[in-house]
Amino acid sequence: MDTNELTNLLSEKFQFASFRLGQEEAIQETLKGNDTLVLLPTGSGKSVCYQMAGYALGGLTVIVSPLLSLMHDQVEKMKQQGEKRVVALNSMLTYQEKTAILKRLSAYQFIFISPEMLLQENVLRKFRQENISLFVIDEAHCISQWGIDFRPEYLSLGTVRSKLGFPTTMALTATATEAIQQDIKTVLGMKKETTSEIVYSMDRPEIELMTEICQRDKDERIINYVNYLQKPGIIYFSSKKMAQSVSKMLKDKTDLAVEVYHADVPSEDKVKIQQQFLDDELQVICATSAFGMGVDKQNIRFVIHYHLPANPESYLQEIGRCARDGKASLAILLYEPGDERIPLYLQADNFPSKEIIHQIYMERKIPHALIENVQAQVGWYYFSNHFTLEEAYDRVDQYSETKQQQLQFMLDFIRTADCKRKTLLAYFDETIKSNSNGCCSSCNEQLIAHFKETKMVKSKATVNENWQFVMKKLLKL
DNA sequence: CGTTATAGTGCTAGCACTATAACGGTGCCCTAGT
Repeated sequence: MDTNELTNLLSEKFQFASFRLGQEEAIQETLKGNDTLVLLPTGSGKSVCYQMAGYALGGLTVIVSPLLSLMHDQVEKMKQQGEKRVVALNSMLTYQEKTAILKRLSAYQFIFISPEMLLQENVLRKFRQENISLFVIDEAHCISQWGIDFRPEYLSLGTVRSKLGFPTTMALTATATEAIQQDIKTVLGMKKETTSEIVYSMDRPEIELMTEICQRDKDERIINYVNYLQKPGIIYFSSKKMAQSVSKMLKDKTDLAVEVYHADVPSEDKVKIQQQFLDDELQVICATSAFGMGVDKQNIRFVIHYHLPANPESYLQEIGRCARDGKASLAILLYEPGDERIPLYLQADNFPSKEIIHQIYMERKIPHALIENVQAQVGWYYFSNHFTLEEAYDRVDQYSETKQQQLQFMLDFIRTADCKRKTLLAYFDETIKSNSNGCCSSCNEQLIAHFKETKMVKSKATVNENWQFVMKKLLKL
């Protein structure tokens, strides 16, 4: 299909006049029958890539998606665009609905599915009977990020692909280092000769980066920031408890509409809160990493990290949720010495010790006492995939070393006087020129001055007093 | 690992101190099949 035909199809299906960076290239590679690994920055229209490729190819497109809510949103969006032959196949359906869909897979052009569902034997059998034109892995970094210790089914997608007869595959993500790209290709069994990589800069120049070292004054700073900055915004936490308590504090001490979002929030509330946020009824969300994947909101103006993210990938994903409309937005990372404890702990928590691995290899099964243990599952994965004991040990060492380096990178990133953007992108093997204005808190010490809320925000007297003091300090007045 | 919450100790019988325990993230899927 030539550029004209594709562009016509784009305007017919999406009412867009032209492609954005990288999209057409990704589609063309797919049409040639190549597998593609598509790396485009957050918010750059990755779903257009696979949907357009699906339309251009015709036949059945299967999209592996990590979250029920994400599938739901994509299906709704496609239905709004007039697509009738689209469905999400997951546990939200009744048994009857599920079997009805499985009986008539070919009635659909786009099927969204979780890796867990796709791996079920009766489900996979049905798909094997179909001719799959395009196999899509959305948010493909999940393979690397979640695969081993959280959602192991992600690691079996390569097996699935081979059982499906190696359909043309498109894997998309916004954040992947060279190593993670390799990991994705290896897990999916994408061969060098037939795989194209569409890699564009992961930079989001409209997001200005700021880091701050705090001394027991985060709450005060947060209050001042949320009052001062243009909204809406997201505040990320590494603990549910802190998300909860800061949310409460903000409700008490500001006049803003604030809600909390984490894994323990009942799912009806999650849906409601996310919708309210999308509809601009909430100004601030206090969230853990549970919030955000697939949240495609144009006007998010800031992302504050109350705690430090465990790795640059998560950081880039999370800050990438702002500024989708292309307008200047601010990412603030607050750090207090000692904050690295939480990621350190969490990292240690779900990876097996050598003792556990040894025990599994000796007993050739998961010891009964460890049957519920995540760490033991990881050990079992090594054993059942025929890793030698030494290889399993190596993996564990490698894993913990990587985690260590990622955390160390974040600490260096916070402290460096060098350009933050340059530093962050260097981690993703990118070289950029720093931009002295509106780039980061190293390049411009008065960064925050651009972001003042233009409307007067009513705030309580105590807040104002503190705020003037902190602002003077920040702006070195 | 280090902070915070709770329980326990001891003379100041209600408060100050110390010892111990708990906490710290992400989500699919599961009833019924040829």
